[in-house]
Amino acid sequence: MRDFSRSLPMSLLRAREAVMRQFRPSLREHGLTEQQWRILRALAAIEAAEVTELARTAFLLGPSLSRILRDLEARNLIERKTAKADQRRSMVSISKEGVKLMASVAPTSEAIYAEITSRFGARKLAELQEMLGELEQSLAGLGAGNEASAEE
Amino acid sequence: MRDFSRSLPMSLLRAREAVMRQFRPSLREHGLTEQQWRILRALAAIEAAEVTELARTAFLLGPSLSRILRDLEARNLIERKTAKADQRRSMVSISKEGVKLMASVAPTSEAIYAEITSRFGARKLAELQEMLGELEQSLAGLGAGNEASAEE
DNA sequence: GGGAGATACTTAACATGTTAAGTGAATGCG
DNA sequence: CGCATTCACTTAACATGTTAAGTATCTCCC
Repeated sequence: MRDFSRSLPMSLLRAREAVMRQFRPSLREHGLTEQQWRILRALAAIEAAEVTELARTAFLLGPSLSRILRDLEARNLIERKTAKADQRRSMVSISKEGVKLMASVAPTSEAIYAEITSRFGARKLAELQEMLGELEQSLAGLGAGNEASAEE
Repeated sequence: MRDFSRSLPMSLLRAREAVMRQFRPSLREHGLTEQQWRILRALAAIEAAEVTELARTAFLLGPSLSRILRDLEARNLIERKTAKADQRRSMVSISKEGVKLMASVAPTSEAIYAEITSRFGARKLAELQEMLGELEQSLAGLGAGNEASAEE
């Protein structure tokens, strides 16, 4: 079996960790986790979103998102109100405080991203992201849902 | 600010998830998590390893590894004995049962890896891994340890 | 219009990620 | 030697990942 430290999953894991290691300290100073930051960024780009939509955008599973939204709401960084037309759905939006917090984190975050881009090279970065997208595409619909095949 | 869904961390996260989604069901059938599998694979390649060394190889943090080793030991998939020369260190090795379990998982795992390679293309896969390695290298020693700079 | 099934979300339970603190053993140096 | 420091690992505490189950609401079709 292939040396597992050279496997694709490990390569991806190490690369992502190398990147996130740059951001975590700054986020931490502002009392935010990586996932909370993802949610705020996702919300900042839109007026409001349903929870399911937000989960897709921020790439979080429902249960994780539920917990995080509960906490962010308690910290008054987001707001929530149930949709009129469908009582099951709730519309989530970023609060003024949330916007303010984002504004205080964004400069450092941008600077870090710029540094990474500079070190790795903008062109290579674009290439890498292109390949990552293709990888994702090439695996789409493989083991995704319960494709009609086996038990159940 | 850049559309965060197109940011490098998100690209890496989505790509890795697309890959891991393929493996998890099979591992799950054998009662293994991704991390437990990493540890077994790392141990299978060597005689024995210290915990710290294993953490580096399997790319796990100490606390996670401590817990997982405790559980794997309880399931008799690994063995542990303290080093004679240094009572602080413990040598970890895979057990016979562990080897047997690996043998039962490996074929499916190999098949999945082959399918991924085939779908994405072996050459592109090699290129991708090359780029991921370069990314990691270009960020090495940036925000890594407490580089002599700030507080403390 | 009413009940079975689908939907949107939440809770629960367990495993890991992450940082800080704790514990016992080794080391170095005065 | 003695003891402060370092080292290897473990525990603790809290946040998220992951799957299964639960709850309320809505839809659709008879």
